[in-house]
Amino acid sequence: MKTRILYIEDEPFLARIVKETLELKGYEVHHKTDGTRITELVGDFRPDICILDVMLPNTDGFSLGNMIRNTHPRLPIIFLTAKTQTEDVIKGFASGGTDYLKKPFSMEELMVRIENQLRMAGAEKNNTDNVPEEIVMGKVRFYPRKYELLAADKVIKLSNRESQILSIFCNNRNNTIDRRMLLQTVWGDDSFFNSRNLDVYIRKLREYLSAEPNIEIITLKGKGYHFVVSASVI
Amino acid sequence: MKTRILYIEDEPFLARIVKETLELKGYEVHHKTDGTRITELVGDFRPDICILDVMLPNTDGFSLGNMIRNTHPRLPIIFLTAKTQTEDVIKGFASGGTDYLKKPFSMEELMVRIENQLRMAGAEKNNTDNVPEEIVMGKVRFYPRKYELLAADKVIKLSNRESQILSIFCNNRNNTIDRRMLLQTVWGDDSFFNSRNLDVYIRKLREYLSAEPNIEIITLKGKGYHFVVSASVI
DNA sequence: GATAATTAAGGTTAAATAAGGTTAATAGGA
DNA sequence: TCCTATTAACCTTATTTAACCTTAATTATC
Repeated sequence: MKTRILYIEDEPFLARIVKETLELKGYEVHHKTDGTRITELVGDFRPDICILDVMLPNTDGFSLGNMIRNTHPRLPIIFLTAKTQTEDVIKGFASGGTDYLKKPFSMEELMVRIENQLRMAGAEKNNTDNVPEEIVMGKVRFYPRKYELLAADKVIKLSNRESQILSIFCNNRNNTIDRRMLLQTVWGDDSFFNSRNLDVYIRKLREYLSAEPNIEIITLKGKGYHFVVSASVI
Repeated sequence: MKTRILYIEDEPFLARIVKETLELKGYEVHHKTDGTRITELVGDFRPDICILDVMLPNTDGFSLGNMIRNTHPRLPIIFLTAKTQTEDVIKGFASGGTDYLKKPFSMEELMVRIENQLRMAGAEKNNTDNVPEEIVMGKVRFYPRKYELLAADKVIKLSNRESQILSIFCNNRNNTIDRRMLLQTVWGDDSFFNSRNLDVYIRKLREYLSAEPNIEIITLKGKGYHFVVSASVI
């Protein structure tokens, strides 16, 4: 099966060259000029690697990177950008990037960097995809592919949203999860920023997870959440 | 355990800066000016990542990369070089490199690239791993990862801000903590410099810590604070 | 130089605000 | 119809602000 590349770039001329070159190399390329509904896009197309331009008309590539990283912890992301300042590079890696290439770049350099990223990610890629079968956290087990949670010896069928949010939490265990990022990732736009919808799901997840005292969803008011999983249960 | 870095660089001035900066960040750095017996070196030191200068007096970094790659298929290797031609980059990746940084580079960029490589290789422990599980100060115990304080045999749930400030104090035990630095670190800007907000939190922390008489937050008027933890309780 | 006045820095307390939590009701899709 | 997702109304709490108090450091006066 062909290796799949998701490529977000708004400059049509550059985009065409890159796309054609990549296809010539035997890749399957999905090109978009903007990053609307990126989470669904990634979920549907299931790329092996993402190449994101940073300067985009509506959003910027960095927040796209963040959204992808939230749901796909090990998917390689290469940022392409004219921004050459150190702080931009730092931002790139902080936004989930696994490589950062400064424009203008040569096509050959892009190629070897893509191959390198695929090689690095590839060793354990023989799994169906990068969503794990089972995540064990003490007495609680989460089966993200089956939308099931095993807690207190009971199987709980999770809804789509519940499962999606729990996945993001699991992918960011013992790290700060930014509330805005979470809303962006799950709902994809700004309109939910003052709704209580997310809180309702947090409450449900807390209830499900209450079976395991070593797991806790801690609120960082004004920031987001911290999914604390004690070392003893990992 | 510390993350180990093998660093081959012949320019003494640059080498010193890089080594010191890396050590300050908590890495264990093994620096050599040439790559003789590189395979044994790697075998003995067992680095988590290698940083190789390309232009070396006897061998060149690329062949070192190849040698390392032969015996260690997944060890991250970053090449540092003034060579900026595309063909050199290609050669770098072909020689087993997993990243390629062009000189001159900023120390910050090197840092984030190292962290990125470690993360991708799976060696890196996530953010919270440099946060200790437990800090014992006499009768008081602080669990920064869980946002909990055990004082007078009671568990006190700390808020985000409380925990953040107490962490900073613990990291600077028996040292002067500059008030402006503290405000900057916690709130990130200048706008709180004349607010009483910080003082409110100091008061709360003093109250929590009052259970242990050998701990004290001392005010240095016009300077900041001194978090005094008597030797007897450490 | 000793003492009092002044002032700047920080402490205390309570109230205000903003951010989330909770619960139940409603909408909306297979 | 059943189940999930969303909204609405109301509740709780962390964080910030405001007002006033205390103390250390500085300056003025004797």
